[in-house]
Amino acid sequence: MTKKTTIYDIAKKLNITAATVSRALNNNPKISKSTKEIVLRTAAEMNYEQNKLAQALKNGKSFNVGVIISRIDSNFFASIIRGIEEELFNHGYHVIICQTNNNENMEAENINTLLNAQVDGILMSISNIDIDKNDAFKRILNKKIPLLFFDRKKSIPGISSITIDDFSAGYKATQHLIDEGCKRISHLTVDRNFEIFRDRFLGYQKALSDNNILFDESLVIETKSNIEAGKDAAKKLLKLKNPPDAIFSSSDFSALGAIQEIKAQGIRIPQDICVVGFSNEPFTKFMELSISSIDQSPIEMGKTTARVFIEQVKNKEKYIEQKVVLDPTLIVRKSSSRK
Amino acid sequence: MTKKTTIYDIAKKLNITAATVSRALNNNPKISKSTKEIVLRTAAEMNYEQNKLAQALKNGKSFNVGVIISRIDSNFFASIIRGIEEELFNHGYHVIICQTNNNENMEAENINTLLNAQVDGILMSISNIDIDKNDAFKRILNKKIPLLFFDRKKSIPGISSITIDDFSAGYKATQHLIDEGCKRISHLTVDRNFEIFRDRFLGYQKALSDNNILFDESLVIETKSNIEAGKDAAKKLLKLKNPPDAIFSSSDFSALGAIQEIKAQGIRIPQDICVVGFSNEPFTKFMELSISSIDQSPIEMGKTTARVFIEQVKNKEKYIEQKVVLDPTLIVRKSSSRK
DNA sequence: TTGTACGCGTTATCAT
DNA sequence: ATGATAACGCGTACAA
Repeated sequence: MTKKTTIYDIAKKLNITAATVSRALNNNPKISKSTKEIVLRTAAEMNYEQNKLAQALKNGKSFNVGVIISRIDSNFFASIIRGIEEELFNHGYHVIICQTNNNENMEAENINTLLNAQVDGILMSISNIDIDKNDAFKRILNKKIPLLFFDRKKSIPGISSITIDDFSAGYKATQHLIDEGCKRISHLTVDRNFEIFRDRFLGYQKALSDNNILFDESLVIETKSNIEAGKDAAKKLLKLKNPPDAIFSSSDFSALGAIQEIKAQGIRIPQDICVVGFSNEPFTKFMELSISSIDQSPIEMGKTTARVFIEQVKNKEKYIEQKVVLDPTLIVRKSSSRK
Repeated sequence: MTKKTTIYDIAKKLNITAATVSRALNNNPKISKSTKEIVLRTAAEMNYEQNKLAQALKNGKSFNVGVIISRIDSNFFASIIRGIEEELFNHGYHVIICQTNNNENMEAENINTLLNAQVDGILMSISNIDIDKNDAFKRILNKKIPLLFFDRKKSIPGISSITIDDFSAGYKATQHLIDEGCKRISHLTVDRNFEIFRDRFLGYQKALSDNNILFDESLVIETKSNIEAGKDAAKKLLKLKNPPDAIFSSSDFSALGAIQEIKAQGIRIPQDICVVGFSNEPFTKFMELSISSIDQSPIEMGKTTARVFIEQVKNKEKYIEQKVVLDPTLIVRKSSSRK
């Protein structure tokens, strides 16, 4: 193994000092054109390679950014990360990913290890509704490095977030179902302690009241975001004396489960029951009975998150909180088209 | 902002030297129990936080691992990364992800920036069939840090890889179609310069010949791995004088496109044409006409890749090349079940 | 068991 | 324009 060459080696070879070499390598103006040239040339000859670690230690800037999500193997989160990585790559940053599996302790641990690794910022979709009471969280604030929430945010003064308008999304989905003639609209929600799920629920409620439809608590079911939970929810709904004629689900996966159960019971979609999901996972489009859903433009969400981060590192002094709210798009497919 | 506390600060407070503090913090045996205790206690009191960057510079070990893939927003790659991250987390490593979009230059650039960032290893699915001729690639070898291929590998002596048995997968899929009574079996392949696609093709060929079915070049179509390409391929196939009665695709996405085109032309699946895809993407299971596919157990593949990496860093001297070959599983669904 | 002194590779602040 | 030196925060061989 050839020992790695440092700026010292190349300085020795040229009978100059390491400082000069460093200047040549960093486009420092205080250097003559000639020496700069020869330094760059011999650097190339000696296969010199920057040690970003040493730079990071010296400059207090690692050019690493931590991204924390619950899990990466869902199209929604994977797409966000795609957007983040693509955008940050252009600015020389690397993306470190961490998964919490929705576990609060994992989330705290991930924050701590990221901070110890001296990341320049943390972008996260929260797994803990009380994150602001968490010590690890406070460490981020203390360090004064940018912290950004995307998707699962918590509204905290001074902390920027990038989300879609979940209230509007819930409203749009519900209004659409009403427009299709549905009158008893169920809502499959997830933990409403998270703002995104509460907002979708509130949008749903508002659309109902705007259309003079009485809100019926028994039509709201809290589920996990998976197929089995969707089936269970549908079973409950179909047992009601007065079952729903539509389901708006905060998750594509529970929407799919509900659809499977409904069809298994011989009930027709969309004629008897219309269904709208959430997130526009690829399968919703591919199915023969394609599923209507809310598109959250995750790649754009990721890119935007990255851009806000870049802005914040550039204006470290005059940091301004940004609450970016992207527009959700209702995508109407067969599961809710009665025309 | 409270200035970050270093081992120096805590040494000063205790009237000892930084070296002793370091020893206390690193379970160094050369220290008394009593001083160790008090150091740890005051470290906690002063909110001391390890600077992994400084450690990394000193020890030549960053505890960061680079993972390079074409893109993260496919369930297959996302699941692999999930497996890698989960496994590596337990060993204190962070995962840096890089996407190439199948661009060779991006791949080389990613390698270079990862090396400059002093990662302890690189795990990658290659985007360049001539990667071994690449300078960036040679840099990895020179640095003597572990390099592992997963999925899209290239067989290079001394380099470990974790893949499924693609030949066997191609064979299994084809044999299954033959068992269902198909006689003219088409194959949608991707760039056969990549070993995985060539192996799947070879397995397909072998199954044909083992069953005394004549190989027909006109039934093999090279496509991209997306829906449109699948549609185009199906159009070509259906125009043949003697169209196929089965399609084995190296990609679930082109399989889906083919299915859409076939159905659009009023041809029945599986009665007229059976279809088998590859990768077991979630949508293949969810569709009403569920799609048979080959499962590559991506999470397991990721975990295995991580484990092999850990082994290699632990036995840096007696490094032994490992070629792990996981077993593919044929998952038979409606698109190829005629019973 | 503890302290001293130096090095990891780089950059920034002084001089010259 | 260039050189000398210190510093980033930590770990360790050597000496005490």
